[in-house]
Amino acid sequence: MTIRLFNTLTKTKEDFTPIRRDDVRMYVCGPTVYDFAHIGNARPAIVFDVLYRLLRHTYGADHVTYVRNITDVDDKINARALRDFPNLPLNDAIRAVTEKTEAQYHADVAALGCLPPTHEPRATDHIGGMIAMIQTLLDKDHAYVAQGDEGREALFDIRKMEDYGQLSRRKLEDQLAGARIEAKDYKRNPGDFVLWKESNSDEPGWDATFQISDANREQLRGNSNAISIRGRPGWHIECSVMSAAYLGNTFDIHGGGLDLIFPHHENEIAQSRCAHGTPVMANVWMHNGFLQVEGEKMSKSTGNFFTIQDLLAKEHPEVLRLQMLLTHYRQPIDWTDAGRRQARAILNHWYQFTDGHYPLEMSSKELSPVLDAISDDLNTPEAIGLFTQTLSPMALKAAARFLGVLNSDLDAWRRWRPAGQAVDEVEILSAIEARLAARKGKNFAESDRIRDELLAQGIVLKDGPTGTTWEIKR
RNA sequence: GGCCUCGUGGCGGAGUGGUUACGCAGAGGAUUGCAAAUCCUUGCACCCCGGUUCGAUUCCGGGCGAGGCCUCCA
Repeated sequence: MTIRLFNTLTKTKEDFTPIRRDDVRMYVCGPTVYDFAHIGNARPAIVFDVLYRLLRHTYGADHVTYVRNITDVDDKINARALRDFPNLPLNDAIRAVTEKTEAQYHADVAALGCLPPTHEPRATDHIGGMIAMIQTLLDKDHAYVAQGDEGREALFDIRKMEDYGQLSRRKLEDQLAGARIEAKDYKRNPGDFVLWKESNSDEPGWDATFQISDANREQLRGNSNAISIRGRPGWHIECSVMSAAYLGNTFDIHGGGLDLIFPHHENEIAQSRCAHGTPVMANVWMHNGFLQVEGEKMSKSTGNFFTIQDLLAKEHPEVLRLQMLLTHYRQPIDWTDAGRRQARAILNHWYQFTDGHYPLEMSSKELSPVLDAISDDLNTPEAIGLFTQTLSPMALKAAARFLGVLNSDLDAWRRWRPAGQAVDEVEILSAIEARLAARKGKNFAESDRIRDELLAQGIVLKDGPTGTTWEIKR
């Protein structure tokens, strides 16, 4: 079975061939931990988790390396730290923000059924590597130091790279025509981007000393080729450094959201290829589509902004995961309440259909169409379409679990309720018994009273052929 | 100005060169003290115009319409 993946670099679906079958390597841009993750952040986590599961199935669980970074150095984090912890020293305040946010992110994606990546490096643990890579770029004349508006900056010189713009397919002229980029006269080219930025005394910073060329020294009107800048890394350099640290200079798959194609991934490619002297950084570049809420762009101002926590407080995590997988990862997804109810209805059906059945092995013949669909550029909607049409209960259970849902049993599913809203099961069962006794004695006023009382607590009763069951009203 | 996506029944949402998922809502039935839930059955669609083809909703071209990105952003 061949895995086919849509490669943004070539804009085509390609057969996937790993560089090494015994070590398939994937890097996905992770969160910037300045605020709790919203539902849009969950999409790449879930999409690439499915890919991770597929790769592990295909090449063996021990032959896939998945790296997802944590960006814990960023100006938004600094701003948040100053706002939320004004009385702490800045570095402590930053740590307070990032540790709390990072812990919540891990809890969120774990709840959504995402396997932990092999490595989850933090940017602040790789500052030395970033300084070293910037030095390499300076040495190779792909970068220069300039006096910017708010201090000195090390900048990447995009015109020194022949095929800059390959991923996003944009030409330098187009960007100028768009006039979205404000030309700064200290930059050699308007599109040059920051590698290292000087911090002022009340901003976090790391000491770095760079060796610059004679020409660069003259441009700065300095008298030394060694220049010390206490500063912080630019946004793009961290992914170049961390991917190389764990996956090498060239690896198989690099993923992230559509919006990262430009400038983030374009600039990652520029940095990594120029620093390492390689023709490619990653062979396959994959990008998930955007998420909208009720047809509109999610934004805090319009009130349609949901964190993963907001949704988990009301809905079973498997419903949220299935809702995400019901749309192909490259399509835009409209996150709606109607969609959530649909996902819940489907999952409810699966739980009933598969109740009491053991899952098949994924290698069984009946499941090969499902694996084929998932292998075809992660076509989860098609795979799910097969579930209800063709699969036996055992096969459906296996396939759904492969996608990360249907992990509990019917009983637990029915009784699930959000954390912190646990119910006293003994009390409910005795109430049900009392009601049954009342019904037996044709005392319907009493039996209905008990039912209404439970309903007021959010407990719905169902009289089935095998007795009365209860579940949480949702 | 540049790049890209989409247009399917009342609604949401898959998929396909010929027989068209699934969910909700609707209709009928089973069950039921009533209700809820569940199960069974069922009606309803492929934006417009050309082209390719024996045949297109599906491929190609054009049109119209909707949306996204190009700035921090998953």
